[in-house]
Amino acid sequence: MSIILAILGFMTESAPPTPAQLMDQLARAAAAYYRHFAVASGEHGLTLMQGKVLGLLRRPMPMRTLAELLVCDASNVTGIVDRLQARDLVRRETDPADRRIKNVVLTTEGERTVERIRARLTTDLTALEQLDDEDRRAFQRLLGQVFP
Amino acid sequence: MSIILAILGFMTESAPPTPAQLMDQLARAAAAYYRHFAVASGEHGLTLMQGKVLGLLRRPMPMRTLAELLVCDASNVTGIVDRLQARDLVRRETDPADRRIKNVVLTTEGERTVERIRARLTTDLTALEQLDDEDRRAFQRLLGQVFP
DNA sequence: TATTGTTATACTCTATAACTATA
DNA sequence: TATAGTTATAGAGTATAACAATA
Repeated sequence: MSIILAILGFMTESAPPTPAQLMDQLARAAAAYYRHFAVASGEHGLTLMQGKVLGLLRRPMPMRTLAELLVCDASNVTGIVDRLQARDLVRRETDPADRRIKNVVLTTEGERTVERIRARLTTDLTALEQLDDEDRRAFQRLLGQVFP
Repeated sequence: MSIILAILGFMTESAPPTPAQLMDQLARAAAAYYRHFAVASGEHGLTLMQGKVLGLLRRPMPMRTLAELLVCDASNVTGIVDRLQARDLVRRETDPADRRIKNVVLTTEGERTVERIRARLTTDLTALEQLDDEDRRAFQRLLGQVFP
């Protein structure tokens, strides 16, 4: 490689970020993600947690499973689901196979709400849709590598 | 390009993720980041919020600034800083130039604690350190693009 | 008057422990 | 006995409104 090209390469290539710098950027990104999510949920009078639960209910699941996915004690889920149910966004259905289990199901209104929250998030993170195929693959790989 | 190579390329190259799939992965990554952060803070008897405040105090700053960075009402910061101060992790210093302002400062013990939290996070996200220069650059660029 | 920080209040999220209904 | 869910409780985060001190 010629000296000229080496110098050009040196000038255009920025120094790679340190792991500490990436950690900082991850912190900002995570905060930004939840800020968007909280705003989108708030537009429907929902808290971040309530929005999270709606988002998890792509299919009905037991209270216990919700607690595991939210990484919180099962007793908390009772209150969160209570408040969602009071607004007719979800309902509890006793499992016929094991009457101890209550499956939480999105109502039609709940489905509509989660749809709107997702749409709003998509609008906010427009940059995600503007990535080309190569960038999407790279982003997927890197996220999967750091958060396996 | 020969048909053989085209087929090989088709077989090895996975389909790029959709924006919706990336959104899902971002949600998981953000949740995982805060899970790690909450665990690291919890090891010092701190909540996620208290850990966040310590992490922000690289330099002293007014309560008001903290509220802006945390994206919460200023009244909340009073309680959070109260609890950190009760444990001698921070102290309030009235600004001599404007006596309305109280600057929050890390104590030596606070510095030690935030150091340990960061160290633990680094241990947890080892994958971050194992990325090569190219991947670090790409990750930085992509994060910056999606969360400007 | 405007701004910084605090207090009071009400609601939500959180973990722990004790309880019930079911298996 | 073991598991799923609830209740009771106490502590922490949250927004709103009203307030004191300072500019």
